[in-house]
Amino acid sequence: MTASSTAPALPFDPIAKAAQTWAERIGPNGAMAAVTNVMRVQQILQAAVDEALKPHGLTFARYEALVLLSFSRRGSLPMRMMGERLQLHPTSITNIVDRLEADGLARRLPHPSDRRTTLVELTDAGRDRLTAATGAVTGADFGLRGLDDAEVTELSTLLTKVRQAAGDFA
Amino acid sequence: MTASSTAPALPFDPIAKAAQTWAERIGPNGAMAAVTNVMRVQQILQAAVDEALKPHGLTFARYEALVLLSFSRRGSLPMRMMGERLQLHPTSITNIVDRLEADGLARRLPHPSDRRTTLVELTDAGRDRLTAATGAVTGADFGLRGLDDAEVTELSTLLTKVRQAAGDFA
DNA sequence: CCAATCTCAGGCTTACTGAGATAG
DNA sequence: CCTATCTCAGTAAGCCTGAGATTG
Repeated sequence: MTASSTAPALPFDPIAKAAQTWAERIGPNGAMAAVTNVMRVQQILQAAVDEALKPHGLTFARYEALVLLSFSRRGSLPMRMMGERLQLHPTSITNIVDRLEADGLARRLPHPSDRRTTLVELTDAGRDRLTAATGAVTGADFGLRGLDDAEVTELSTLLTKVRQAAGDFA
Repeated sequence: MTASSTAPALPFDPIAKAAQTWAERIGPNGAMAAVTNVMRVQQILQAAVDEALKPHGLTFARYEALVLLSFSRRGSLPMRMMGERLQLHPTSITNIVDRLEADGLARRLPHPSDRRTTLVELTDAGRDRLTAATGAVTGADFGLRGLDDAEVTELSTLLTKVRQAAGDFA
């Protein structure tokens, strides 16, 4: 399901090399290297997290959904709100909830007042699964190694700036 | 083809909020927030770059392939090497080259000495297309806004550390 | 005989569009 | 009558596995 590696690790950094050639021929452009770095690191992290979650029968998207549900005050959320928080298309939420429900980790409930709305709630099995999966994923540092705590914070700060500039949130 | 938005922008940062709740209930874990940030920023950048490339009939993956070919000394590369450099599965390379060839941007050539190997070479049309696409994508800063030059460099430095720790290159 | 390179067939996952049902 | 919420069907893309052909 995820990128993951195929190549046996190059003896040099292909992104740095491309950036160097780019600078020589086209002109300095750090954005190119930064964007490629983001793309590649995303692949690496996705593969690492999916690997840690695989024994628990979850993907990162479904894991995020479980976390979100467990964080809600009432233990349930409208599907629409899940889409907003997870930045996913409504039909993707339908798909994710379908699978969680099929695995017995969540269940759909009718909204008490708005009958258009469907609430999603964690089951006990979902809570247990989440606990186990969280252990696996934090045990693997979410695939994020090579950075100390300060650097991890710095990384989040920089990426949050990018998201804000892109209008991801107000 | 790409994530792109559905939600109308939240009034707060959902990743920061999740990180805060996580810290309260489970314990501090900056890695979770950093990983989620990488995932989301990758979506944003992918959407921005694909948008800039769409008028030129290219995806980011195909654009990267064109750049790689244009950077090669002889103007051609074996498909196997393209896979190594772009970190892609061999069948994905086949697919990308199929499309580039169908659009007349690249062509397959027999390797002069090793007949198992297929070389890929840019056509003149491919070179022109690449020039135009590069203008579009750099004109959009590769979708990377909100960071100054020093921050862009810092971002690449941090992500390169992650890649190296993950064994992406030696 | 074994390894390397590429291709093809098939399947899986994801995300989107558009349409429809139900409800406010 | 119009909007909101969710679901379903169909489409398209990407990547993967496994098998096969050709060559070294």
